[in-house]
Amino acid sequence: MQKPEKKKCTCLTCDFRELVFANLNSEDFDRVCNNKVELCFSKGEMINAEGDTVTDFKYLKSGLVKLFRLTASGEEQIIAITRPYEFVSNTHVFSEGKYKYSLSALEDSVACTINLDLIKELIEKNGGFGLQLITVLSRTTERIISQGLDIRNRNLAGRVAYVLSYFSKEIYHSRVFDLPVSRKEIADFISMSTANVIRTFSEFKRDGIIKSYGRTIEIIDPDKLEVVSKRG
Amino acid sequence: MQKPEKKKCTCLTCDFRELVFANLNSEDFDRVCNNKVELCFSKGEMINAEGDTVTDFKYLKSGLVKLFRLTASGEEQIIAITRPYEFVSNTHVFSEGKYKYSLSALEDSVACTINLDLIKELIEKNGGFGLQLITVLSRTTERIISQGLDIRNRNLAGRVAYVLSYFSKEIYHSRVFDLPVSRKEIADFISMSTANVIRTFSEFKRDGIIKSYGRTIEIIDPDKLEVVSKRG
DNA sequence: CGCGGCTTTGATGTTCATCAAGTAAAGTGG
DNA sequence: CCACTTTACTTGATGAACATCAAAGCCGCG
Repeated sequence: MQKPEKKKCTCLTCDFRELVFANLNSEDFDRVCNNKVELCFSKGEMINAEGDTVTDFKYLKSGLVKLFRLTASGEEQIIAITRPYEFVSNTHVFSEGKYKYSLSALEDSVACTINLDLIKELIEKNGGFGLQLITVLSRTTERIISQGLDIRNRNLAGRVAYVLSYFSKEIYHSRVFDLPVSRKEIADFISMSTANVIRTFSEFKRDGIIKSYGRTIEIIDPDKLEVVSKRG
Repeated sequence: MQKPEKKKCTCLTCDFRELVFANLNSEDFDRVCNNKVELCFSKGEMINAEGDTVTDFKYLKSGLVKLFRLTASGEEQIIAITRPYEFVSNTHVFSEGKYKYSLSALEDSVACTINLDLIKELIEKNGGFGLQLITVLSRTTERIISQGLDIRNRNLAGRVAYVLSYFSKEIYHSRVFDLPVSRKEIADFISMSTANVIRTFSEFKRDGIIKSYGRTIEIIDPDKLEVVSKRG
């Protein structure tokens, strides 16, 4: 599940330069670059764990990650599954000293870490950078909140349809894709039992909404999927 | 439900000065003060509606509010119920041009509005202010996210117990309090049916966990409430 | 090749929504 | 202030949705 070795990756151009660091002058950007540590995580590897002390500001450069916490009964509750650009650090690195959630790689991923104190110093020094960061952070947290509401709102079939539609449209931009998660992880995401998630997959197959071979999913009838997702 | 008249209230000292505006020098604080409009909302009144254009940064000075959105079927889905200090503006005023959620007063409330462009200008000019704002905003959004997860995690009885415990401990700091919301609103908050919320109240009464006369609640057995809240 | 984890399906019981009917409470107009 | 209307609350009965348990097949990995 979790391989401890982390190797440094090469870092040529930072895709986040425009998204997050556009407002930094070249001197400050150099400081960020020099401070930054780029880490590769292989599929299944932990990026950070619930309870760890927050020392870095993290963002995902490539790959796919899941944000989750452990429930009282020891089950994983998945909070978000996100690609780069959208996900920037955890939701609360500025207000809490310890991570409240764990983060692990669903696909091979590259994350950059920058010392949080440096980021704070740069915000204080450069308000434009701070404003941009507020905007980016707020976009991500807003997505997490509204997705949580969307899930709460739906019944079993609606939740499964919603998740499939999310992977298809937001993550893979394709009607055919390989699920990056197990059936159990989908269940942990939508707060339903694994058996019922699988049952719903079977129903969707029977109804000609999807085809699936293992983790490979093809959405045959996106319109019907959308209808089911809108509470059906 | 909704009275259109809004009257200006007197504004002597701003309680938010330390929480949000501590980093502003007196000149900038004066600009905020001059720009700020203080509005009184009576119980039930809308503060802003889903879809309205975001022009102001808002924070609650006193009272109690609910943040909610309308579902596809026209029902209210309540996202958060918060007192002042914790709630600062909506969650996404920096990343979206229009409100995604509505905000209305559960008790008579006073909200301050400041032109959002001024806030942005001050962030750009004063990074310390920006950093403080990030911290405060992130604290609120984090609470909304984790509360959503807490709710998703629980069954009917657990959700009702959780909400009662929330009102008792976080909002009113007392074992006896008047519910600021109807049974239906609790149902809209925890995504359960009104009838079942009421039934659960009755069960809690029968089991000697609470007493209730209308909206007045007394928590008799906080420990048992806690046990039920922890799923079951 | 055998073990363990993931997947699948069926059967069963619990939990929950929905409908219906009635009571209490609260606002509304004369 | 009272009759009227509406809205909130309450409870029971019923069926639908969902969890849980169990058994079996599949697949990857050592």
